[in-house]
Amino acid sequence: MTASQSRLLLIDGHSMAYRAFFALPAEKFATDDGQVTNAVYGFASMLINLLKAEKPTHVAVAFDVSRHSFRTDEYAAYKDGRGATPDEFKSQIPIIKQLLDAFGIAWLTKETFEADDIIATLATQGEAAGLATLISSGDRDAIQLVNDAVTLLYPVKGVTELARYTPEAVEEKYGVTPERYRDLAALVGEKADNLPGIPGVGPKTAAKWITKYGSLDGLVAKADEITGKAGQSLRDHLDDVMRNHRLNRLVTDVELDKAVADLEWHGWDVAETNSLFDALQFRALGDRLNANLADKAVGAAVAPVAETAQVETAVLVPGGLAAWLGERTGDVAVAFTGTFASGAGSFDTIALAEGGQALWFEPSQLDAEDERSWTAWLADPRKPKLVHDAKAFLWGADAAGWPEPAGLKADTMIAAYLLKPEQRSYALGDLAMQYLGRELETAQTAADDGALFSDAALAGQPADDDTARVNADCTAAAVVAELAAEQSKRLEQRHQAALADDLEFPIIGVLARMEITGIAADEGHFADIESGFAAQSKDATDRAHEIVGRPFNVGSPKQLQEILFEELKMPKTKRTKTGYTTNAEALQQLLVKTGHPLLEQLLRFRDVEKLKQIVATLRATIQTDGRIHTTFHQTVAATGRLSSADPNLQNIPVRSEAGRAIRAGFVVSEGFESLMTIDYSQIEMRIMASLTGDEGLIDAFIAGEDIHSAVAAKVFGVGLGEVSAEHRRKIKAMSYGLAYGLSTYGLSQQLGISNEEAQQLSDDYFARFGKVRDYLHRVVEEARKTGYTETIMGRRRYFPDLTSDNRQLREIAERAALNAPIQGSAADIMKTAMLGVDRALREAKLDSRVILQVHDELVCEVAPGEAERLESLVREQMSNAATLAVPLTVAAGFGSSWEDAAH
DNA sequence: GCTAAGACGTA
DNA sequence: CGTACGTCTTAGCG
Repeated sequence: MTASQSRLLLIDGHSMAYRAFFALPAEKFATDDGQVTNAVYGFASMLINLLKAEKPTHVAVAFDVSRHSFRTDEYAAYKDGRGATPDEFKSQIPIIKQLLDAFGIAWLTKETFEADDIIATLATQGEAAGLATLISSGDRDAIQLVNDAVTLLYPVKGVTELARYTPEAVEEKYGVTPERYRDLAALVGEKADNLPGIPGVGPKTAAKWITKYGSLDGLVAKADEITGKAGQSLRDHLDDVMRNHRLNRLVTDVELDKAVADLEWHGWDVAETNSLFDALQFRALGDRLNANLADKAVGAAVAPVAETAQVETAVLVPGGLAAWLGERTGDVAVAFTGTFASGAGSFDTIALAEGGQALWFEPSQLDAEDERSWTAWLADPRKPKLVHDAKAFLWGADAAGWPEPAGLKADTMIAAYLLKPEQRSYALGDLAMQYLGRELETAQTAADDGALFSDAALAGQPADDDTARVNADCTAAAVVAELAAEQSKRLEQRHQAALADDLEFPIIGVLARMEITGIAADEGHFADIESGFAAQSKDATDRAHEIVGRPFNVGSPKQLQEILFEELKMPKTKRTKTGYTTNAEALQQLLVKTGHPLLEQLLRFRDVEKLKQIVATLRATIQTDGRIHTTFHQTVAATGRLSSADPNLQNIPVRSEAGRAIRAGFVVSEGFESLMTIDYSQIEMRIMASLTGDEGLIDAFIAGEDIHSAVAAKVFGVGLGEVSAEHRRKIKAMSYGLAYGLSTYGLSQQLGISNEEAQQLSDDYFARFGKVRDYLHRVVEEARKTGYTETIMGRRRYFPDLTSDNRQLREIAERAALNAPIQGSAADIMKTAMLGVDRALREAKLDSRVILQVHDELVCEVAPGEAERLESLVREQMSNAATLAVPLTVAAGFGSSWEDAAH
């Protein structure tokens, strides 16, 4: 393109989206969760077309704020008679605004003005600045803005077929110049705006008059001269005409917070756009964007559309590793393949990439010299490494007998989690597409591509699978490098660099060691209690069959429903999607109501069967080393917590006697003297007290009082010694419920009290602890404005549903939003503590080690003679992991099993 | 062999 | 109509 004139594109967002809404079938455009997207799709489609075809240098989209405007103030019936705007449409406007943000396009609104006025103002400013202006609007009022420098694109059909209204085109269609179009519209009226014109006067007559008398003013001056029925009608409706004329004038001097210079369009954000299209389940649009506007992509290091990374690949020549590593001046990206699980793994291939050079090798084939170079480089903290899923890499390194890798500078999987903690997949290929706009080749696709062009393919021979593998692995390494750079920028922008560099990245190694270590299991104990549970389960089953009079599957809720509600005609319980619930709470209530002996057996069966199943699963996961190695997932919980899987060791029973028998099977291993459990006391309540700044709560914590009794004393207005167990129970439930967004209804259900009583309790609570309510309310409102919540260490979680029109979705988001900073800050604190403990253990050269984390609790193996030092060291790290307005109290216990070590 | 639903364990 | 998870079984689909 030559150094041509700047071009300004102005779009009436509301009007174009509304056209799209009616042009596309809503049934065919909806996400799996029911969000209708037809207007968004149509709008985006139009936008891409315009950006591609018109190549604007400046772009803005204007929206109406509401139906209220200065025009409705003057003429209350303005735009009356339009049906209510459908909810399915309204809910799409915020999404369109998100889309514009992702596209890097400015959008504007202004109280009491309509989108058209904003456009008129910007068009006027653009004209003054010498820009060629295009207006895209489905509102005919915009015709008055057309001149030699301003062209209107008016939708003819749908939103992608637009008519170009130049001054000539307007004159041809309406018989008047654009400047006189307002005069014509005033005479004819505008149905859509509920502005009636002169009965019997259509565009033809109006145009004729205006041509004859030069303008509306000229016509009005000579109104008496007009003969015939139309003349009389004009005289009868002059007031209407003059009102129409006042109202259809677009304001050209609206005060806006953006000037034309601020509208310059720099391009669309690849990551934001991909992620939004992904959420909206638009597939083709992303491709169209990539295909048509690649030159305007922002955030991609190289041009998108499945372009192979620019990397020179090389297969390791024996003995060449030291030289290659020696030439590296920057961060080295490491990509690997193999199998990894439960704290162990083995590598098939490894690819390294830096500065456009990649090296590929099979670790099992390294010669002694290369192995030495490799392990020395790995263990060198001064050699920065970039990895995707570093924890698996650390498992593999451990299993390979390599020294522990050091200098892990970034993990692209973890970084992606920090940037978007609710995403389901952080697979490298997905991130490559999301952040770099690029398809990542797998060995298979690489082989397929190769098959098309390689000599082997031309010769009719199979493709070279090894070459494909090398290319795929090297490309992956190059992508890790690019991705890390892109993510680092984004984390920096969000002030999350410290969260990543000083917390999330370093904790990876701590978790890996916990997983690799595992926890010793007493298989004999598990076997014993499993058979005990099995016997009880069988007994409960037999008795249940006996009571019913025939065998049935006690474990089938479906069969249970038939027996309870149809055969035995018991009162119906709460509805589920497919019938009525048979959960423990409902069965318990039925038992109270009917006293039926079957219910006791069902409850007993459920209880004991669950325990049996837990023990059976645990037994099956004991490895040959006699230990259970869980996996801590670092990218699963949106709040920042860890989760545990295969097996989950964060939900081992503790509340019932029988359940605790399971904990007794997790035991101290040989070479250690005991297990220590150590946990934070009421950490979430303390965080709430600190974040809210409520003096009453803070003082109670500082005084070291039993917090629930102290709160109860204040709420019920009694002395600390006079708090009954019942008082305390209610307050404890309420306090914990607060952090989850518990409603008064929920509170009443949980406490088994009336709604009124729950309401009273809530009122009394907030009368004394009002700052808590203020805080929770503030968190949600702030999140609605910014779109996200933040923990004390700057961890973010986004809540797009806070502005949803769907009440249920919105309220779910509100509860999650008020909980996120509390649960997330607790997670931050625990992670900080774990990191501190890890460092302190190393510095103190203790042999004791942390082996489990259960959100607010750590389980450690105590080396002989280290109990005291270990306890004080861990206490120190845990209580100083954050500085709050209240102390972080911890409690510890020792024993030969997890159960014994409880305190 | 997969998925959804229901149930239930933890913080 | 209470946040955050993982995992089991049953039942239905192919």
